[in-house]
Amino acid sequence: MNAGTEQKLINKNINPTAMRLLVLDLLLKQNSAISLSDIEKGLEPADRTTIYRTLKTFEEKGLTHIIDDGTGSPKYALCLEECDANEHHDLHVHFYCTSCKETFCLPNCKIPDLSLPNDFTATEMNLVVKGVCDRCKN
Amino acid sequence: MNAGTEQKLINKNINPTAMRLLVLDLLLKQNSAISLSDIEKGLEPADRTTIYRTLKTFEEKGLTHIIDDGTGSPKYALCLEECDANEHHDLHVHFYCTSCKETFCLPNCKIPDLSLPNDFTATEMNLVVKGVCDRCKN
DNA sequence: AAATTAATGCAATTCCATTGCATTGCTTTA
DNA sequence: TAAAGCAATGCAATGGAATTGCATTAATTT
Ligand SMILES: [Mn+2]
Ligand SMILES: [Mn+2]
Ligand SMILES: [Zn+2]
Ligand SMILES: [Zn+2]
Repeated sequence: MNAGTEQKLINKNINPTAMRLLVLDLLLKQNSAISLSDIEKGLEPADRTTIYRTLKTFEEKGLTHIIDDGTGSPKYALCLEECDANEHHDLHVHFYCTSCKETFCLPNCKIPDLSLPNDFTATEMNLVVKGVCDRCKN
Repeated sequence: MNAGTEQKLINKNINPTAMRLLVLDLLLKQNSAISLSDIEKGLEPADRTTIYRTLKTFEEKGLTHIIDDGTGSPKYALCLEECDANEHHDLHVHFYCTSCKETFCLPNCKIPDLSLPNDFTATEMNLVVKGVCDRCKN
């Protein structure tokens, strides 16, 4: 476990408990977004509820974001942009691979501007693309 | 109940049973997408499972589309474009109003083209915008 | 050391989609 | 027309996962 992990929590005003360090450490190792169940399996025998609340705290403090990829089980990933407790800034596209069932953040693929109908005001957007990822191609 | 309702089912190769006519009729009256529970309430004492399967049939035949607006309860709306059993063509944006909790199809607001990373292939997209709708504005 | 607050663990709740199966209604065919 | 076969329906059971309540334990503060 890297010492920098603890600092990452402190930077976001999150009390670095053992469980929180374990969860963050696991998230740092991923190259795709993972579910609560994934984390539960990866940290056995950690309690599911505690992980759930840990992720909630992370999200509130701007350390991770929650991805609704349409599968019904939310995915979690570290924020890449400079998010904080007040606001998330990671308005990027998410990609769900129907072959490997993994969900990827595409931080370089921003959600394009839209012209909504008159008097509709947007505060949040979620764009999920489904298809086949590079590793599963052919 | 309009007689044209029955023809709409026949046009999509859906056997026009009493329950299916009721569900379609209710959908035709809406100006926003509605949930299974909404339909259940609107058609009491109709059975929830039957409505569920009716909606599944409608979707498969290209009569309605299912909207995942991120609330956890799928919404249903009539297809506006020419969809059929083989393919849905309604790739428009959906809007969820956080004030009135209604979900709107924005058929004039298409999902913009994206340039995905190399070797990522898209087959489906879902773009949900959250905010305040025109009727709830100020 | 006592009191207060923060985290954790376990069990219970809640909410829905989904499925299995028996029943009913309709259609085809001998 | 009667039997058989298929389609649609209704009810009950199942399953999965988020969410919550509450008691316990750990860390901080006074
Ligand atoms: Mn992301
Ligand atoms: Mn729509
Ligand atoms: Zn893949
Ligand atoms: Zn509204």
